[in-house]
Amino acid sequence: MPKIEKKVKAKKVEAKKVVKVVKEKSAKEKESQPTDRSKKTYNLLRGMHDILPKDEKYWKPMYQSASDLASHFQFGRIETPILEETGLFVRSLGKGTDVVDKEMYAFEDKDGTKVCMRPELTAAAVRAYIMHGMFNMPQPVKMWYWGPMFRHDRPQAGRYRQFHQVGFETFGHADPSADAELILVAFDFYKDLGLPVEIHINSLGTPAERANYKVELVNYYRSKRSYLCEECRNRLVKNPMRLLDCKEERCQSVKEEAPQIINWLGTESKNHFMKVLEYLDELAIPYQLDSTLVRGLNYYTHTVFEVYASETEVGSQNALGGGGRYDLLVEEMGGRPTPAVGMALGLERSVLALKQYNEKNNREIKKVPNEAFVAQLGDEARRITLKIIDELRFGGVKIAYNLCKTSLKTQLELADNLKVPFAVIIGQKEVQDGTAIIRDMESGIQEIVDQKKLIPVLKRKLGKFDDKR
RNA sequence: GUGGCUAUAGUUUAGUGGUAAAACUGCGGUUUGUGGUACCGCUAUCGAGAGUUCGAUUCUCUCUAGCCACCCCA
Repeated sequence: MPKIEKKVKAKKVEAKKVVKVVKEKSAKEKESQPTDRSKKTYNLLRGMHDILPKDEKYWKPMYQSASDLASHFQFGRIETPILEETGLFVRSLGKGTDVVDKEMYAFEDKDGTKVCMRPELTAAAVRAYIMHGMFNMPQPVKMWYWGPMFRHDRPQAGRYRQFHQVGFETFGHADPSADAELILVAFDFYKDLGLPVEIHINSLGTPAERANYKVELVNYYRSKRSYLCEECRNRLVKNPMRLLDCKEERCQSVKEEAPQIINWLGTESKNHFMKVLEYLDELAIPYQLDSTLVRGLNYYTHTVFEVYASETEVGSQNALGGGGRYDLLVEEMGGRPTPAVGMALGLERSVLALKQYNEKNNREIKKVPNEAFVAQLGDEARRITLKIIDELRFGGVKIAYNLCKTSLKTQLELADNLKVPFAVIIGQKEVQDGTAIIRDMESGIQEIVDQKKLIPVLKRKLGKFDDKR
């Protein structure tokens, strides 16, 4: 018995060797034959993602809602280039912010110009406002945008290197009503999508007020230095406002008693903030005062806010969007002093939150149902079918079809899967007679109609009126 | 940018030191003009590269990517 085993083993080994030799050969052949590169598949760059047709049901309503809101609240669409001069963002967002220091897709183009793929759009909107002399237009000037932004951050769920934002900016409107208007637009956007959200809001006052507060904050934290976590000791020097964001348990008690910026605002700033809140009360928008809300871009003054999904958590990336007032930025960028407010919403995160919310609540986004399936048999029929499909579009009947399939059986199966109420069948015979069969998918009753009468008959069966009447 | 976890068909998941199994999906078929079934077939260089080994998808290392936390933000 052992002999046999040995033999078998030996044979196996031999066989393996042969295989190996063959493999090696083919490997060498591969190297010498570059034709093999046709087999190479490509992957996405890190942090990049495709938005696939299956998610169209999320993206389309978002765009719909955004553009409806824009036209109702009188925002005009602006589209700016993805590539801008690097300096534009460095100057507007501010050195020392993570976005500028670490996350920009910045490089030199062929003639040595320092360019950068936009990490956000407010700066570009400000640039456009100044460049095109929009301060000579009737104020306020209200603009909205929709498109990809780029930040070279470490990817995570809900955090991509190319992501999409929809945003709204109002220039030349200093009144708190402008702040409230933008928060309302953000709120309505999610209302349209059916996602409950709440607003976190705070005021940063003027730079002077903030500076005073910072001094106070640092003084306070210095006195408690020994209780702080390591991270916070760093923040104390680098970015004191972030101290209030610490999640470390040992810092919580220190945080609770920390001075709040609201108390350091002047009466004017305070009034502005109070009025914004009054608007929100009036609009019945749920909000939370959040004295720790700071936001990472340097240009903000007065009102800042963020939007959170109320009942879902998108990992730690749960801020769906945010914005605030930036009264000094236009002047800083070389324009006339112009008050302004802006807001941007993250679309990938919104989709993520919406998916989670719908799953949790057994909700589904329904597509517009198809009203008929057009099935064809044979070349002749297929040719006519494409024409009929086109006519049905003008007739306003939502149809499904598959010219790829030849058997009627398969096509009816598809129609069945789509739960279409009617099938229109066109075969060789119907082509000759100039007719078509309408099949009621539920009862199986079929009716032969003239091709010319197809649209009105179908519409009547669907309970629609014919436009031509 | 820092730390941790993970990586098998289009998707979700089995599994083993001797080149892999299932479900769903997709495509094709069960005689060519009629559907919800049923049955059959096809579809994986087991993330990439290197090492250990007679032999690795399985062990080790590196890389890459995804996820989680931090950081930051959308």
